[in-house]
Amino acid sequence: MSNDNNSTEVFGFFNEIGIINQLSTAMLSKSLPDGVHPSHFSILNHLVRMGDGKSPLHIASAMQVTKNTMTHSLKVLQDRGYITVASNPNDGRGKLVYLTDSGRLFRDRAIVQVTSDFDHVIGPEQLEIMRRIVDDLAKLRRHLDESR
Amino acid sequence: MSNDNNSTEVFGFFNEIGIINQLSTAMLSKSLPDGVHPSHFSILNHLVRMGDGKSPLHIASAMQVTKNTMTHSLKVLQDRGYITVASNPNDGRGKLVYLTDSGRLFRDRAIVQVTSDFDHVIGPEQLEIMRRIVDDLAKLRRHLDESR
DNA sequence: CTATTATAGTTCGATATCGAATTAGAAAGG
DNA sequence: CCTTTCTAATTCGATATCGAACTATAATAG
Repeated sequence: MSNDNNSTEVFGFFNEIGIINQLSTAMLSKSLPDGVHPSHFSILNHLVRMGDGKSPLHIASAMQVTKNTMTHSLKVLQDRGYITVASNPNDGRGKLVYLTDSGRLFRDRAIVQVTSDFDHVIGPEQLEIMRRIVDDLAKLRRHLDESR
Repeated sequence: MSNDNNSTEVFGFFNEIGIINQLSTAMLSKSLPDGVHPSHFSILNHLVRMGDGKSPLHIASAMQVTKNTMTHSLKVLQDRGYITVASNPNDGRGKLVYLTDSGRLFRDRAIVQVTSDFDHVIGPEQLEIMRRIVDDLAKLRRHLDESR
């Protein structure tokens, strides 16, 4: 059948994606302080960059995880004192997530540490590749996201 | 500092990678029969494509997971009757993994199912993108792998 | 208004994954 | 040989994640 070639290519492509994800996540995990999980760092980073006061569901959607996973992650971040979770005054069902000073501080320090570690691995040639293909990746990501 | 720009780019890049991985894994998971996990399917696929009779450690390295994870995954596949694990006659410490007929059959059927599902999402435009960037991805993957 | 439907979050049980410690066998050095 | 070091695999405890079921509130329809 004619799909054979395509499926091999598609599998191969997603395989590369998976391995790169694995390697980058492992790197990130090693350079994050205090055993903070990459996904938790990602949440803090999202709140700094996009602004806090977002709902758990909104964050879950941005991180591409389920809302029950987000409940768990937010509990961990709350226990560490990096965020606070308040009820949404305009919607009795909802909550709103805010960064604490400690959370911002942790994120800023982590960025420095991680950036320094990544600099030893990501050279000009790798940066070149990233710049060359990031737009294509984003386009692909949007398509996959929309046709879910 | 001048690294600020770079780190933002690097984070953004790995973020796209992570989301695409998440979406593709979720798709794969949904289209796999009998609740088989994508990582387990990936092992079967590897054994078919690269030939079986490989050691758990070899497979773990190819899949980019730890050997303890591989021990667990192989146990699951063994319980399902998709593989057999035998002692390596040339090395008392080692094991060798072989596909069963049932394992091959499952893999072949899964490929058909998954390919059919993916065809509804991956169009010519997406295939175009994949073909365009897969070599760059592979180059990047090799670099990350080597500088671990 | 009341009943139905939809949405936000949580809880529960299961599982994939990891890091660290352990066991067993191989390899190398004195 | 024997000791030390290395390697393959397993075990153990912890955690991130998921799907399904559940609770509570909001929105909508009749």
